[in-house]
Amino acid sequence: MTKLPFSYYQDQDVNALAIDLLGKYLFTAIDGQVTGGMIVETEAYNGIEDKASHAYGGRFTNRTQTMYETGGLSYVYLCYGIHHLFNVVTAPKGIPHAVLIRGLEPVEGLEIMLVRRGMPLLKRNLTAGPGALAKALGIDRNLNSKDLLGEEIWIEDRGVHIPDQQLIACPRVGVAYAEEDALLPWRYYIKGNKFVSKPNS
DNA sequence: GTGCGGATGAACT
DNA sequence: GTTCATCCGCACT
Repeated sequence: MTKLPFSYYQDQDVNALAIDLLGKYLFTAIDGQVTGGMIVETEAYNGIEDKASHAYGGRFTNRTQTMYETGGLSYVYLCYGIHHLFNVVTAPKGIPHAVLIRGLEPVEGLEIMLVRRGMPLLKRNLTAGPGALAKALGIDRNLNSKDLLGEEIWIEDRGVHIPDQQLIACPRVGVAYAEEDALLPWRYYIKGNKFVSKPNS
């Protein structure tokens, strides 16, 4: 188990990173309880040029300042007043790129994740979808702006490689407000994986 | 200070 | 397919 190094997150091509993060492993350790799994679905948010991004047009606020930090930090925010969404901040400091993690195949701490989700049995929706996986991993705004090389939340390379034939690119979910940028094929997922949030689209 | 609406999910019909 | 929970970020006054 090797944590992805600081340099990994400095890449300025946020789409390349969104693709490369498929097959990597995201974990949290909260109150000594380790939970996590393999990333199977991501979306790229391309800084100030992307109308779907919180940082579009260079918008800099208390919330978005994390996105401008150096790659290798977490960006967690509350969506719809209910769901926490987890992103990986990428690119060097000053460039607000981020990758939203939308789907996770559960691997570690299954029982703990089931309790957090209030579910009796493993079903696909335990960790399919950004709000669902954040809840399963115990991610909330306390984990915003954390170092992904730290001890609370981190990402590992376990040597999994996703072949091109299993990689699907399509438009992002829930960004209709982004006008023409809503059509960009910047959502990526592993074809056929059970823990992709919406298999067809 | 006020008002609008969102990078969703689950429970409905 | 439709509804709605639930709260803060953000723009504007």
